[in-house]
Amino acid sequence: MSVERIELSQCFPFIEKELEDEIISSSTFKIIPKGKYVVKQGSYMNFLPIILDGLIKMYAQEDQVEFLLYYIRPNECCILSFNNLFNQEAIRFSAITEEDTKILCLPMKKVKEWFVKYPSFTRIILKNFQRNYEDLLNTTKQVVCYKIEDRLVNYLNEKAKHQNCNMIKVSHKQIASDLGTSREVISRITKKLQSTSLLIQHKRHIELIVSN
Amino acid sequence: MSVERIELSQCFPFIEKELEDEIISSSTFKIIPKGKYVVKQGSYMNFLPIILDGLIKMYAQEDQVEFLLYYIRPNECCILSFNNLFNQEAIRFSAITEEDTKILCLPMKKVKEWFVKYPSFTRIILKNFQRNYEDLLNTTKQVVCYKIEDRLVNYLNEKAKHQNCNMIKVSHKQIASDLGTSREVISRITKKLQSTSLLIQHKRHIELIVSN
DNA sequence: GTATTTCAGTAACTTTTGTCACCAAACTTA
DNA sequence: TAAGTTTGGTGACAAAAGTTACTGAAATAC
Repeated sequence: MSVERIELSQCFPFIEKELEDEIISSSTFKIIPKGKYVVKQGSYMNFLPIILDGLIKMYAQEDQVEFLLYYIRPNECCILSFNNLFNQEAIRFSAITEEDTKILCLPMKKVKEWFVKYPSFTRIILKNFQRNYEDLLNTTKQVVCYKIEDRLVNYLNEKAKHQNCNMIKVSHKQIASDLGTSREVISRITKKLQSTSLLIQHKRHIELIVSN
Repeated sequence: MSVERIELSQCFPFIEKELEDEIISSSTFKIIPKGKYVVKQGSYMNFLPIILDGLIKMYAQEDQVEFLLYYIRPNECCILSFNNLFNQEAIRFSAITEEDTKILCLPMKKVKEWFVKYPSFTRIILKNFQRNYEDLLNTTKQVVCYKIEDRLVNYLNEKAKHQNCNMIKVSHKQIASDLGTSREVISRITKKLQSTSLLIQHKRHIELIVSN
C-alpha cells in the first residue's frame, strides 16, 4: 500500500474503495513549503485542495489590510475552498502555509462527478463547508465583540494550541497584520499583558503563561 | 397547479419533477410574520428552511451583543442554515424576519435522502452554502477594515437596496444593535453625515441622498 | 568584519469609539 | 387626556485604537 493511500484513508476514514481508487488515479499530491501561498485572493482554481498534513492560514484582504480568518488543520479531511465548485469565480481569500504542508489536489471536474456518484463524498465536503463557516463566524464574533487585547490573548492561545507549545515564535508585526491592526498597538498590549503575568516577551518570541 | 408548486418551481428553476413531488408531499409551508424569530441561536433544528418570499436577517449573539451577519432574500432558492445537516448541534446564529416571510420547511431526514437521490439538489444547496459564506466573509471584511461611519453608510445602502426605497424606516437603536455599537454613536454619525448631505434624518426614518 | 534589515519599545499625540447624564419630542397605552 | 415608552439630540468625559517619530538591539546579508 502506497504512502498516499494510507494518508488518504486516514483523511477519509469511511471512504468507498472505488472512490479511493478514483482519487488516487486522478489527483495529484503536492508538498508546499512553509510560508507559501496555496491560493491567492483574486485567482481562479480548477482543483479542490485537501490538506493531508501541515497547517494553513486563511486570509482575506480588503482595503490594503490582510487579516487572518481562521486556520485549517489536517483533522479528518480538510478542504480549503468550496469556492468555484460550481461557478468560475475569483476566490475571495488567500491561503498560506504556516508549516510545510502536504495537500491533495482533486480536479474540479472529477469532484463534480463524485458528488453524484458517491454520497459519502458529498457528506464529507458538506461537513467541511460547515466547519469553515463556523470558524469564520467565530472570527466575526471576536472582531465585533471584543477589543484587541482580548483578541490578542485569544490569538496567542489558538496559536499555542496549533503549535502544541507555549513558546510562540511570531513577530509583533505578524500579529498586527493577522488581527488587522498596527505593530505599535501589539507592542503596547503585550507590555500590559506582561505586567499582568499573562505572558513573557522574549527575543523574537512570546511565552504564554498558563495559569493553574 | 397549486400556488405552492408554482412558488417552488420559481425557487428551484431546474428541479426534477420527481423531486418537486417529493418536496411538496413531505414539506410544510409556513408564513412567519415580520419581526419574529425563524430560528434562535442555541436551539436545534430538524428541518432545513428555504425562503420563498420575504426577507430574513441573520444575527449572531456574543457577549450580550446581537449583531447583523447578513440578509437572506428569496433569490432563486435560499437556504437559511446548513447547520445540523449532518450533526445534531445547536445553531450558532439567529434568524429574524424583516418582513412577512414565507418559508418551506424540508424535513432533515428527507434532505439527507435527496442529497443521494438528486444531484441537482446537492448543487443547489452547495451553491447556497457558498453564498452564505461569502456574505459572512464580506461582513467580516467590513468589520475588520472600516470604521463605523463607513459601515453605517454601507448598512444604509444595503437596506435601501433590499427595500428598494431610499426612505429607510429604522431606529438608531436598531442600527446600533445591527452594527454592534451604541445608539449615541449612531446619532453622532448621522448628524455628521447629514452635514455632508449624505442623508436626511426625518422623524423615525432616514432618507438616503443619492448622488448623481 | 560592516552594512542593512528586522524587530521591539516607547512617548506624545490624534482620532475613533464608548459611556453617562439629561432633555425633549413623538408615539403608545390605559 | 394622562402616564409611560420609544426615539433622537447632545455635551462631557473616558477608553481604545491609530499614528508619528524616534530609539537601540538583534539577526541577516554582503
